[in-house]
Amino acid sequence: MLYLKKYFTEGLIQFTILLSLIGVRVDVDTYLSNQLPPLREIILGPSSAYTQTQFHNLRNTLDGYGIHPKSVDLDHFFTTRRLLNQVRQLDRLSVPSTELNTWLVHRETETVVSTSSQSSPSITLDNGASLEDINNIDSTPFSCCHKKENDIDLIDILWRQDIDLGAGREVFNYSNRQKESEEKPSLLESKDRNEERESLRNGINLQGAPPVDGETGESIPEQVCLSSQTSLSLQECLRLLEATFPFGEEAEFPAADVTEEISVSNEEAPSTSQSLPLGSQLPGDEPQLDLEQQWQDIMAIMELQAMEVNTTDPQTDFSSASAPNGTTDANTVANFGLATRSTPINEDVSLHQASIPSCSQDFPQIFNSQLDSTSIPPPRASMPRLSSSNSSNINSTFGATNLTGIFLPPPINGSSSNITSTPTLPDPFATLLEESMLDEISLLDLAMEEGFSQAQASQLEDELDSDSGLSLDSSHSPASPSSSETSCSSAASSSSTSATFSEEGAVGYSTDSEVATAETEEGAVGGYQSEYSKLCRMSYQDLSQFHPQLDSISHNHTYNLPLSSAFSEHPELPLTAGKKTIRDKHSSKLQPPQDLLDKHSSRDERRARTMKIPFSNEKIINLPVDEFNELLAKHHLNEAQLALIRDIRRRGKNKMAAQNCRKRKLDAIITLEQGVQDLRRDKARLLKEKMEFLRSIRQMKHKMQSLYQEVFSQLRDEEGRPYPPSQYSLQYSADGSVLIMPRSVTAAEQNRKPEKKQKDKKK
DNA sequence: TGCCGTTGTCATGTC
DNA sequence: CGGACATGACAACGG
Repeated sequence: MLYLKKYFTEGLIQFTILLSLIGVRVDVDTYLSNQLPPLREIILGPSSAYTQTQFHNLRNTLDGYGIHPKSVDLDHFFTTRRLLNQVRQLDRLSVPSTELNTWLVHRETETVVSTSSQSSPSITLDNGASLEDINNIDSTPFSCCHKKENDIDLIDILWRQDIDLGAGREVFNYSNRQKESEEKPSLLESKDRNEERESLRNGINLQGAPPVDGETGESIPEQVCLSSQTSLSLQECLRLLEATFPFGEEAEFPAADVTEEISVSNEEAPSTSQSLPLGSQLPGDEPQLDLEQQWQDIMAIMELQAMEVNTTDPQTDFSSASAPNGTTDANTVANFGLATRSTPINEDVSLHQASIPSCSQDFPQIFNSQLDSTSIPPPRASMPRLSSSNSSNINSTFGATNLTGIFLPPPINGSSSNITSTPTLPDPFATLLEESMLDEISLLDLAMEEGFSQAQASQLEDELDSDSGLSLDSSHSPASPSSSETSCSSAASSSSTSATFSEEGAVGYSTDSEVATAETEEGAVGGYQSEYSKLCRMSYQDLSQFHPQLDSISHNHTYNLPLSSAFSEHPELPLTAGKKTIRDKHSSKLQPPQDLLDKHSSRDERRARTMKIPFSNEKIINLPVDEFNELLAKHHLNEAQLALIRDIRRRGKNKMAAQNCRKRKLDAIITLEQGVQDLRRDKARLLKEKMEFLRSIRQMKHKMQSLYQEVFSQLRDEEGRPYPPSQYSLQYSADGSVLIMPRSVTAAEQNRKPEKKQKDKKK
């Protein structure tokens, strides 16, 4: 039956899609709103009452049959779950959807080379050739993606994803998919085609399974689903890239941007050679600018990533989704798109150590592996550069500053081609910047080590779950028509078993054996109740019109309790519900065994029926204590019945309380998650601003350096001879004056307190 | 078969 | 003091 149901469902969906493809519009919703329970159940699976989305307040907002019970709260619920998973990844940086797009750029350059080169001159300029080379070198499964078979498979994946609303995740899981194909090869395609596709997949290690980086062993996000539908997305990616790097200078070096983020993200892959094409792409006279640009890019990417956390779309999630099964170690860092790019890119380039030496210094953890595996010189040499750049205090905000230390680190050769042996005065600004830089680095490092892929993978899973929500638990749906009929025709077995339950049920605590017995005898009841209460919930508002007492339920507690008992008391309910009530009352032993799966639904209701409690569990649970006592007084109940009723009330209330408690927890987590996202966004913005400041400072420093050289070269002593730069330096005083001082004095000042020996000329 | 998420339940504390 | 509620903990169950 389950098989048949799934077959029917998928067949219907396929048929609908086919009809829509040939121009015949099929409005499934119309059919679904026609209140044809069997069809509805078949198509939609068990109602949301059977799913685990029973957030009471949501359910109560449903407006009868007109609205599909899953349409609202399921979305909300899965959104909630997605957010919850994001919260669970709070300590990680989210995978930037942008980065996936960037990866797409790489891939598209192969598949849609013309498009790439045309739509993105900025990228092609610097990146086009290298990307080609990189892709040629690329040994990862991605390179296979451009094969024709992969396209077919990719289309097939998308097709099946569209078809099988419930198989979204499995589509991207090779093993699952394989299993699925083995289990029901005849559902969607012929076995031959299945085998063919399988062979294709095996041969190319394609996207069905999360590909693994051959070098690092890291999981590689699948891009398949995206690439097939994103030939258009290339331009969007480029726009995103451009938006990510809004600085004019950076816009000239998109390749550097990409490479930088790659190199960072790939830190954990020691086997990959660290190299960057920066050296050839960037002006050699401004290596520091490269560094800042690159870090700006990183920051910008992070920011954008943070910005897009809230707006993660399924597409984005697909990329992360491929990150399989959460390798939780630092290697997961490389699981997001960037990392996958990094491998090929870094293979033929040599990392920039000349351009971002301080980076290596400041981010020892980040580039640790890189430094170990490459011939990067000791980063110490470049460290002073950063500090000196940071210390470019032209406004003499911090008092007199040694301009030599700032602008002329190597006074020996008298040129600005710095070597870093010159000790520089400890500059407060420099210290601040260094510290902040280190903080940023640590944050980056943390983000890198925490890894993104897991979060996104879980996100994707949730997204796909939302897609598959229609078929949730369909495998054991108790709502099959046949079972319904069977239960309808069954006799009141509960009465026959009432003696068995009269004692234990009164106590309210049932042993497993008792439960098992109950299920054996009454499982059909419970199995059907699930379906039944679902329908009750669907028509809850309507019922309230007939039974005002039900309103108190929504007033008191928003959580939805099974209303089947309430129905059982009111046979005048709508036809469907009435039939269900009758069936419910006349539960049968003849129920199919699969209905026993629902044994946990409303045990108390079964007990109440067994004990012949004359009113519904809803009343028992939700009536105010006064009315509840009145109700008890009205009926003459024995001790067992009273005990059971009290237990039912206690358990019911506690059940609602537990639901509310969990929901509150969830809400709290979501709230915290929002706060974290806001903070992340702020952090990204601040980091970006900081990088802008750093860049600005460096630019000013360069200007000052040039000015310094110009001024120094024009200085002459009394005899008209130029001052040797190795012996003299300019000093910037607090009053804005510039002094030329012997270096010995300057060095002494650095060690002691500055004692302002104004020696020579003032300028 | 073990893991994990969900749900119901109990015990306990608080209001 | 009893009832309602909140919550941690546990077990059962299903995927």
